[in-house]
Amino acid sequence: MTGFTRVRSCPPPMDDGGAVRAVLDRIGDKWSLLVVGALREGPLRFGELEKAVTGISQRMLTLTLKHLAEDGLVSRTAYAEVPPRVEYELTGLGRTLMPLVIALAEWALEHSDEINAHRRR
Amino acid sequence: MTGFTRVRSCPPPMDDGGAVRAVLDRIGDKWSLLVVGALREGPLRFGELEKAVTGISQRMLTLTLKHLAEDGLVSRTAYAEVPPRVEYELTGLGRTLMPLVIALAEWALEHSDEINAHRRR
DNA sequence: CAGCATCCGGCGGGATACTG
DNA sequence: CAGTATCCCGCCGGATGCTG
Repeated sequence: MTGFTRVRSCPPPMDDGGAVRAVLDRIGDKWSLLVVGALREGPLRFGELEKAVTGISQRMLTLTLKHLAEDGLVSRTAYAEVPPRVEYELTGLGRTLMPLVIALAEWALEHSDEINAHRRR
Repeated sequence: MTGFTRVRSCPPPMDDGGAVRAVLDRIGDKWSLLVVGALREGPLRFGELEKAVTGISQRMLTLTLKHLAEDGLVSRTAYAEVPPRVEYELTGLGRTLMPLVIALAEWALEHSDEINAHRRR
């Protein structure tokens, strides 16, 4: 028998610790990163977000914003006016995520052609 | 009345172009990034991946690998042996994604406490 | 060992209508 | 304008069993 059992790499390759999993379950959904990306230049109102994030439904925008607010990534500010006005803005924590969103967007743009070419076959 | 209508930012905040959307639909699913992360140190066999990516079902591992292979992010190599052996490895394209996966994992580890604290309320 | 086939429950998420 | 409520379909994805 060979003397080694598992030499190739460290047994727990990443472990993920659950932390990565937990975060991916959050921001890895269909809309969260798009909404965060839409808020990169400053606060937006509900209706503006609806237009900024193409294709999102009202329901999903509401839920996504609620989740992001619960996680402390965005803040919600309601102004007592008529008609009512509500603005959403990235928190400090949310802003730390921006470089990753930017990087992901750039990667997507840079390699989407290559991916599509592969998928064609 | 105020003279301005929409000064705040450029009308198409991100546009996403669909490219970002397309990529997120791909690698933004529940398992893809975990599988890619598991392959960061070299090729792994099917069974090794199953253990490396905690919680993934056989079905989902199969499907995820198929998708990643279709997109050209991982390569599949079957050795004509008995018992059969199949190894999965990141392609060049797949490796360009690694820095982002690493960054995401680090962000998750670094801020998971803060997020959980927020969610508690 | 690697992996497809099948069944099926849960929920992600769209459409629509209604409220403050 | 900024949501909430409800209905409902699709498919994600887990469990189990079978093949090369």
